[in-house]
Amino acid sequence: MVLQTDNPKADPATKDLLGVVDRGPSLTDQVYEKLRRGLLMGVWSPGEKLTARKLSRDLGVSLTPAREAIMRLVNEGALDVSEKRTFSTVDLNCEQYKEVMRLRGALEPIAIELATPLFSEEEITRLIDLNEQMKAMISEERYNDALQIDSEFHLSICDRAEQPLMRSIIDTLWLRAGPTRNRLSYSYRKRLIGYENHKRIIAAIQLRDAAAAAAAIERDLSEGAAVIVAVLSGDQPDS
Amino acid sequence: MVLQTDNPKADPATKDLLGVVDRGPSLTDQVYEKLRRGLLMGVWSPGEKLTARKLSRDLGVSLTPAREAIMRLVNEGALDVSEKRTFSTVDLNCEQYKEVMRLRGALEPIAIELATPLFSEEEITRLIDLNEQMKAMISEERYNDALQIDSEFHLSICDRAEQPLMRSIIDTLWLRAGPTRNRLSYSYRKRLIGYENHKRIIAAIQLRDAAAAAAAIERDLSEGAAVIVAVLSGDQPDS
DNA sequence: TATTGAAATATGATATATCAAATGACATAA
DNA sequence: TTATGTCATTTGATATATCATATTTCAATA
Repeated sequence: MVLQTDNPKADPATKDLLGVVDRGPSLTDQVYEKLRRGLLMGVWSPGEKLTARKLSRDLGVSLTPAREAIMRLVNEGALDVSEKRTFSTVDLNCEQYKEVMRLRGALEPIAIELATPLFSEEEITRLIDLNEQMKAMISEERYNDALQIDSEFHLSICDRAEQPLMRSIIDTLWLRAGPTRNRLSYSYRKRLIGYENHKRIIAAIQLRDAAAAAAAIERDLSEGAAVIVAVLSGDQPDS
Repeated sequence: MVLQTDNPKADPATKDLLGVVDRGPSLTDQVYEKLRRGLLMGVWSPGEKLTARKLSRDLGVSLTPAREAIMRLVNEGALDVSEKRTFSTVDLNCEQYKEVMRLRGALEPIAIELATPLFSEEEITRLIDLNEQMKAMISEERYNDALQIDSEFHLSICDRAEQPLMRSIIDTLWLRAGPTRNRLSYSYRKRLIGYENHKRIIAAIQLRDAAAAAAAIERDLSEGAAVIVAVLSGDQPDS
């Protein structure tokens, strides 16, 4: 949860000297963060059941923060609630996955267009590093790790656009598709499509060519989506 | 909250005969809905404080559902939480408002493109009706009512696109900007920009020209945003 | 063996209790 | 009058209690 900073008449001198008291994230926030990370990292497979009580026991908190965190994820569409009001991670069908990708395809190009003129050299170097790391993960057949790095690559670009609302929306898109993506990570096997597309993205950023960067990320997204959609629509068995 | 329907081996015959038992929305859902409607209708002015306890007293429920509903809105960015953890409705500054409009500008054209081939004649007639109602409200100087109708016009177009995820994102965009929009409704005074643009949108839909519809809605959005942004950036006093 | 059904258990939804932090009221001192 | 300190009240965060539903277990029965 993002707290707004306020305080009208704070003395800047005192503030500098003593620093600021921070009350730290609430238990709900902490549970939420852990759940979120777990969803992105594939701790739960798509469709797996979750109970607030077990979560609260596992994390050593009471029902309330566990439940609140779960509800928050439900609200973002990262968790499902059944007719009987039980919770589970989402398992996107082909249509739903395509919708997520359509939205990413609408938003990430805008983000990268805004971000392109703002990147520092260090940040560009970091993008290159990330991409090489991803290549390495793929060659080691650590596909889930490769996906993590892919998400870091994309999200750090979105960060640079400095559009907090857009960023939070893109976050929820990743979160929603996370478990499904992870389940299908085998389908990325030996594919370096992402790697080549990322190189194009980086090249465009280096030339400060925002339109080219937007086009490159669109290609990356549509080609990446095509792989997943092929699996989802074909209903192929896992690996 | 959207419940997933499931149930593997239900007998369709019995189900048809007796109908289905529905458990109705939870108290949390009901409070959430009321809050949401209130925000869109300008019950609270931007920046106004809210307490979970007062809300629970007012609505005759316990703290838990009131609090959960508030947290849900906070999560969607429709309510703020201060450093001191008190709740208030959002009051967008110019930059934030522009970000909302940038996102609407990215998403609503996509929605209308998808929707254009799907509209029935009745639905188009309804759009025309809504637009005329809006005109009437403006001429009666009922600007807040006009804004309500404007939102109904846009959201019913988005509905037709049948992209539930996109629709929910667009919803949160409206919700976030709602109080600010309502506060500035005076700035729409005697302006019929929206009315004319809506007519262009409708005409494009009637011709089943998706691209033209998208262009028309983009124009509607950018011109509408310009009015608000002029007020917000000029920091002009109310009315 | 397959089905049923009752009791035990688990679960989500909601209410209530508790506590520390924030706020407000008010009296007193400067 | 204005600033300051004290105390009562309010508030959000969290824990716990309660209740109606679901789910599971398992023995009795067909």
